[in-house]
Amino acid sequence: MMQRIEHPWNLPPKQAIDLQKQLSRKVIRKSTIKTNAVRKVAGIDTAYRGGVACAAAVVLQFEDLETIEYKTAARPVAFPYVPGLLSFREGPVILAALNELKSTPDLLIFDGQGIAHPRRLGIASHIGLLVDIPSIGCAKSKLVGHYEQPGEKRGSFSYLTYHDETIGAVVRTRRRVKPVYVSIGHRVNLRESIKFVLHCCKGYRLPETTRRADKLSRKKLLIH
DNA sequence: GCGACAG
DNA sequence: ATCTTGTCGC
Repeated sequence: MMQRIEHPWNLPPKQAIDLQKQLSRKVIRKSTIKTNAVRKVAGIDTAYRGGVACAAAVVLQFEDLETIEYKTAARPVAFPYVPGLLSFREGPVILAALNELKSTPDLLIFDGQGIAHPRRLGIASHIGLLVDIPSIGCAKSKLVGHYEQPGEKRGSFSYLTYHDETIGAVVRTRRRVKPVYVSIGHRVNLRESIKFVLHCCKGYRLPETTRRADKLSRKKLLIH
């Protein structure tokens, strides 16, 4: 997949912020796709360990969420975690992983914010803009904004507001489960973003035990 | 000055 | 995000 826009990454915070302000003006908040036209959706996330960042990009068939392919990439960590500048930390390694993909996704879903960001350029908007592919931000926690707790039923949601503007939605993907923070990334409106996220969470189940709990229970079995 | 603060 | 002990809930 080819990048439409390129720019330096290892910038001082002040310059990174200026760049975000410039790039955010190019983000398209309207939907340029038809739900029926989305055949391949990619999920992107990054992990860290010992000074190395590892990004994974998994392409799924939108219809049944069957895996088509996945690629990973690793890079030395070259930027600290600074709230609001996450894309400068994960951008390079994520782009490396995306470049390894043989297929081109119709939609990208990121673990982070889209325009629900101080300068309206969260990681989903930033990367979506650079590769010019419709993208959605789907975060586990809030960066900015205010909201009312959404209903408990799956699919219920409330709007995330910031400076008298709707910047995203707090969506219940499943009962009894913490809601996710959905926001426009690039070339997709909020309405569609919520629909896509709910579709992709269909049938999802939290692991019965976390790895930690699993280890503990195993240890107890050995003791007993 | 104080609180908030994606991953 | 990662590390990591104990604790609460189903």
